[in-house]
Amino acid sequence: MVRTPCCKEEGIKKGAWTPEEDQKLIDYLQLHGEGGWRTLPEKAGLKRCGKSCRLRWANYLRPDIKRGEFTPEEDDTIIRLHALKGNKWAAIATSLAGRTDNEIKNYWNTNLKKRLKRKGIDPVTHKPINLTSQTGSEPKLHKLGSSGSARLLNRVASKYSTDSNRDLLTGIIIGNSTIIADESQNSGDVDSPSKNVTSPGFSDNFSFSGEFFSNEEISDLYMNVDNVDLMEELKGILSYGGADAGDTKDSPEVNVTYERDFLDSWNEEDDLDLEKFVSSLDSKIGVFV
DNA sequence: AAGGGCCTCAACCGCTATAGA
DNA sequence: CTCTATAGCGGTTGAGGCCCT
Repeated sequence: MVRTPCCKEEGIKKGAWTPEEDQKLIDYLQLHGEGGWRTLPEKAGLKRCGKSCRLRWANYLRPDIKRGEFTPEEDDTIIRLHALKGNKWAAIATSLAGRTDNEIKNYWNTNLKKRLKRKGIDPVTHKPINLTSQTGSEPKLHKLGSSGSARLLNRVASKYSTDSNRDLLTGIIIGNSTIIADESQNSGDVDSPSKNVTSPGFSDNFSFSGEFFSNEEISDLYMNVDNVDLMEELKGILSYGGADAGDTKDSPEVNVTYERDFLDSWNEEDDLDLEKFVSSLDSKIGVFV
């Protein structure tokens, strides 16, 4: 089946737009509004395909488009949303005012993807790379040694191993109550999102095996909520569903030693603030009570 | 200064979804 | 229900600029 071209091929200009063409398009759209893209080029005096006009407007000329460098906050949002939604650029763009899907896609491919790789995170799965390449081996998550980090994070993942808990923690990490709400609804959570966010008694709804740390112990071990690397590791752990079998078999005493050693050394070197992280989580949902 | 390789990003391509006749 | 036009999406391309040797 021959596909109907979106416009006649002959006489149609391709390639970079000139300032004159831009101005013609802007003038026309300011006068007549968006729509009617097929007939727009002729009416606007442009030798362009209607689709090309629409893209030029949507990705470059629209007055509400924000130009310039992405902020660290925008970077963070893109990474987090990509972990949740994948290459759904248009969906991601709805959370970044003034940014187009095309711009975000380009920025991801040229910057953020490489940045994650440098951090040892697979940009597709958002898991640590050595987790995706070496099944059954312990993750190498930090320069100070992996076992403490991996074990700690696996404990967190185990604590939140039900879908609803995992989604909730993802929302906490993202710091976006809308996403918490969406994910909770998608997973069929019976509690309302607002209740989840605000209720101090939320953790009572989910039993946590005494095999792992108590809530209080977890509180004592957590670190700075602003630490992006940690959040990425948490997301990586969460995204593959929790602890590996090996960790859960270890005795709690051994794990306490590993994790506390790891956190102590990390905290000293990187000047992380455990108290701040704990209080931040407590204030958001009251899980760690 | 030259030129080769790399990077960025605007633009294009091909496809699907949707609306309306 | 079918067909067509249009909008929208994600992947890919390539021109141009930058950097390194």
